[in-house]
Amino acid sequence: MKRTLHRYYDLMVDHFGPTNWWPGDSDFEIAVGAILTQNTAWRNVEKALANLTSENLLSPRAILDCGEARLEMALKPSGFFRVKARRLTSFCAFLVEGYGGSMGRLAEQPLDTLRAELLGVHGIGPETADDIILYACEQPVFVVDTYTRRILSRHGHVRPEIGYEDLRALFEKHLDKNVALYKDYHGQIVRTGNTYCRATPKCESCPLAPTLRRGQPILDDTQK
DNA sequence: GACCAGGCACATC
DNA sequence: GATGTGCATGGT
Repeated sequence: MKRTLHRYYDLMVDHFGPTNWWPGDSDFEIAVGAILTQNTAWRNVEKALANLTSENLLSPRAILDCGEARLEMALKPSGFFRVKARRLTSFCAFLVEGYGGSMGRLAEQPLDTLRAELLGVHGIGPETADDIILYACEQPVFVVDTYTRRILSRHGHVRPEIGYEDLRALFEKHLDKNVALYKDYHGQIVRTGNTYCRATPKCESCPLAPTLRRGQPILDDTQK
């Protein structure tokens, strides 16, 4: 498995080059994006982030002060805007109350504390927490998402129902505990997923196709 | 017009 | 503990 995970990474890097993932002008913006992208295409998140920027709402205090209706309007293009307004507000309240609104102070927490604290915030589950920890706080957790599970299960390495923590443990067991590597590996998976491994796969030109055994079936998501 | 997108909380069994 | 459902916009 260790060899497999390294091979996958090399193939993706050869194909895409370095990803410089995650986009965002500040750690706070990264955290906001992590919440907004829940089950949502990134291009829709970008519209909502642009609204927040133009309305001067990219700070925890501004979000807490702006009023529910105005926040919901700004988030509208990213979908689930009522839920996301609540979740974003919860995160901002947590940040202001616990850390004076400072992402830098949040990032100073030891990894285990940081993760437990984030998971205690309404609307922050394991993937969102790990996005924030890795990309905004720069601490080493491997981020698992739909594409991670889909790629490994389609290639026959894990069952499609494998749990989040089991999949995270698998990567963390076999890769060096390195923030830059974790960041780029997840970025490569997102690129690969977005381009080739969506609900209906496009394996012909996928950089990971060479790892498939000849004749190995790739199931689409309706055939589990 | 159906299907899909980088989840999560909550209800129910 | 496992499984099902609501949340909503915008692109293909």
